[in-house]
Amino acid sequence: MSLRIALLGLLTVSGPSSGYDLAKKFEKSVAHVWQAGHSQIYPELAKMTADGLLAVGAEGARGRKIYSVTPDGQAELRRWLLDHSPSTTTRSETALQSFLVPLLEPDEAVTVLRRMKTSAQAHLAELEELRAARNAIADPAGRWGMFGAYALDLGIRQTRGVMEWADDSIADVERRSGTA
Amino acid sequence: MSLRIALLGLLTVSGPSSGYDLAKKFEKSVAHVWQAGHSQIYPELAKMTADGLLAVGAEGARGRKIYSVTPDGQAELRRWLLDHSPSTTTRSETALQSFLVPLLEPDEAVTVLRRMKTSAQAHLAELEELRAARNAIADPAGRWGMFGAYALDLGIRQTRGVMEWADDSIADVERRSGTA
DNA sequence: GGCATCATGTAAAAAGTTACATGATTTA
DNA sequence: TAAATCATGTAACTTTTTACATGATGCC
Repeated sequence: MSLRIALLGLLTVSGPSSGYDLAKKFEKSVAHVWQAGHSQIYPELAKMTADGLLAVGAEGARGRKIYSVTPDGQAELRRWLLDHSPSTTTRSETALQSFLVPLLEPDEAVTVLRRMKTSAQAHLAELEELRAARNAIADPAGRWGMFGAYALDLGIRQTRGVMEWADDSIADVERRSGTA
Repeated sequence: MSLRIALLGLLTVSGPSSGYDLAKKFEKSVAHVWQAGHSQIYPELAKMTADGLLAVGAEGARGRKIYSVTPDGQAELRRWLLDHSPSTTTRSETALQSFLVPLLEPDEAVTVLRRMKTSAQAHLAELEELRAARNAIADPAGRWGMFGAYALDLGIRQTRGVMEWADDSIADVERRSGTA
């Protein structure tokens, strides 16, 4: 379901686009909340067309297929946003590592936690770059000017949160082991 | 891979257990970082045994199979914790909704954001209850006393972060639409 | 002509979800 | 003895990942 919804949203904001375009845009925007490669996107677009959520316009150069959202598609997207309460469940390798880290010796645990902090820092840099790129283009007062913006903000806050948590956890491990 | 690792960790801390026990413990502890039902756990335990990571002890009452971690299993877990840097990618329906929410009218967006805050609040309550239950049993100075504790702390912080973000986003939507 | 990139797909495998199925034991 | 819960599994389906496959167009 979620992949459909992400595609409907992207297509709504971008206007009629090809699968290739959507795959590119996916990478550069939705990717920090949902991931999908072209091998998942192409078949899904076909299914969505079969289900009446999308329509294929004229085939462009090089056999490009230009998809656009039908009224049924618009309704589907609206319904999901308004009626569907999203599951709060997370599935995160980082969280799993943080769960298991007490199985290691204190010095090893500290190494692992430091690595997590470093990778959070790198992730933060990416998100902030994304935000800078967004701010350079989008007009926040425009029709869909805030599309993606709240999610980016959330991502940045969460990532900063991971960094703070890592610092505090490192300090805790050191205090407990008397290595401080 | 991650399911294996979660099972290895749980089995290390619990000591020899049956699939049924592990499924129960999964629900009550690892579940907030990784989810799996018994229909995924039973076959995975069988595969892990075939791969030499687990050993089956005597079959207990009612045909219970008691699994324990082999040295190979211990090594596998250690290796994953020490050498594997986890992907930072998130896949979250909540984040996807937050991404798409600007497609709605301001008042609708506010409704959706409020619902997210409410569900974060409920989730926070669950996590805090889990922590209370943990604190009542576990000795934080014991061998694996902090098993799961850092992850719980992270989850609680992240969930509080979502609540703050929701408040700020609601305020932002209202300010932009002049509904404040 | 060769290389990059545009553009679309399929196939196979792994992971995850939901539903079905069955039998043993405890407790009320 | 009926209901709850213990205990294990399989089957069907959906979703995701990784790899394979192919042809067109533009640029050097």
